[in-house]
Amino acid sequence: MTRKAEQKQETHEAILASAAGLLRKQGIRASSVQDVMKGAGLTVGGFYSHFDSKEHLFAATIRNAGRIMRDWCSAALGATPRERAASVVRQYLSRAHRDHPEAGCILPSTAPEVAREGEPYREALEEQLRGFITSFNQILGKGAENRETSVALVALMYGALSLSRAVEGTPLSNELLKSARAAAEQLLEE
Amino acid sequence: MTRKAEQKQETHEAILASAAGLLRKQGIRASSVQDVMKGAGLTVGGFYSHFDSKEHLFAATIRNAGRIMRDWCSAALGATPRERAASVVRQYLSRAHRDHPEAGCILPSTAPEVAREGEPYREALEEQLRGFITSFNQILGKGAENRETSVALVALMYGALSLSRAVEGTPLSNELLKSARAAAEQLLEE
DNA sequence: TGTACATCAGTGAACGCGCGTTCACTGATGTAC
DNA sequence: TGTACATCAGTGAACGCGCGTTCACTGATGTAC
Repeated sequence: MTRKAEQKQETHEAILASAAGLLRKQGIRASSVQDVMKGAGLTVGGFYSHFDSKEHLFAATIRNAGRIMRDWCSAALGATPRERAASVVRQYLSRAHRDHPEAGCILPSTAPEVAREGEPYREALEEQLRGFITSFNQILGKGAENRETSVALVALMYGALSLSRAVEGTPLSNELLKSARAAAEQLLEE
Repeated sequence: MTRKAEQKQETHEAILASAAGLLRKQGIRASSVQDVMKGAGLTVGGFYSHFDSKEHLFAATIRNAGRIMRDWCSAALGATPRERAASVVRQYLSRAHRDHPEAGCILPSTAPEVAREGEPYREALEEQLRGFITSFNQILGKGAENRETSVALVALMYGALSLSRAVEGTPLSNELLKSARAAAEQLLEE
């Protein structure tokens, strides 16, 4: 690969990285192509030699986004499966995750828009959600009962974090995280 | 009140009703003033003699939106508190609710945008979320333990429904509802 | 009751703005001889 | 190795479009005498 081509690929990845941060912070619609390019240290015009459209960019960004949750799951510490699962839950439902969306799960920023806009992103998002559930479930071990618990816990984590962000700054925000952590532990008990 | 003033108030309520439906289906940003007015059988120009701005309209719409969830809670049927709570959960996590956002809870469409845009709507949404939690908690009866369960169940319901809508059309969509219903019953057991 | 004027809810066209996208251009990098 | 040309990643200005908002206007409703 020539140096020119290498630099282009670096730029390509810088655009994806910028889009990944903006997506998590603001969602798709509120993230303009201009902002994405500015975040990569570039101007708008060059965008279309990297991606066919904004839609293609964010579909690719969603497809790349699962790594964070998979890493959280595979790096979970604890003596038993239940403890490792509980530690993932605690990390997901932490104030740090609530306060730094740009470094966290894409679901909170992306799921609502995909629920409306539908087709262009649905498949990509479903794959990420599936992957997250599977990663989490691998900690608990196979079995229909465990699978059900994993699905519900992902929904609970996502729900509590999203609501917690919506009412950030009020006492309810911390209460949501705390109550969801307690409920998760209850679900993991038996 | 003169007939003219009566008609104006009817129009005012028609605008709010149109906004309420659009808000639940599309959220704030994607609901244009033009669409809201069209939904009320009017043209754009008249809007500003009813509301100061789009922001004022949707703040008012959110403040009106809690009634649906309060009605669901107070109309819940069942022999015991747990059964009544379980019936609210089943209704919230039903396919009917998933498939008809315009007649359901505002949280799924509104919470994500409020998490980002912040101030203008946060207070109004927090009030609705608080009200929903309180209504649900009144079914279970007072007590710190119950309160914690109520908060977690609201987060779980919201989370599962939102994700279910995001992957609508895939098997995962129904699985989310079903697994969350099972987990909710487990949380209500003891 | 009838008439002449005032009010004002709603219309429709216009505005400035930010958006996604296009395109002629530039200058550094790469290639051919 | 040196020179002349080709390529192409990135620039910056422009486009058409939908948005929130404004405003002169209209005609039905309300008021005064």
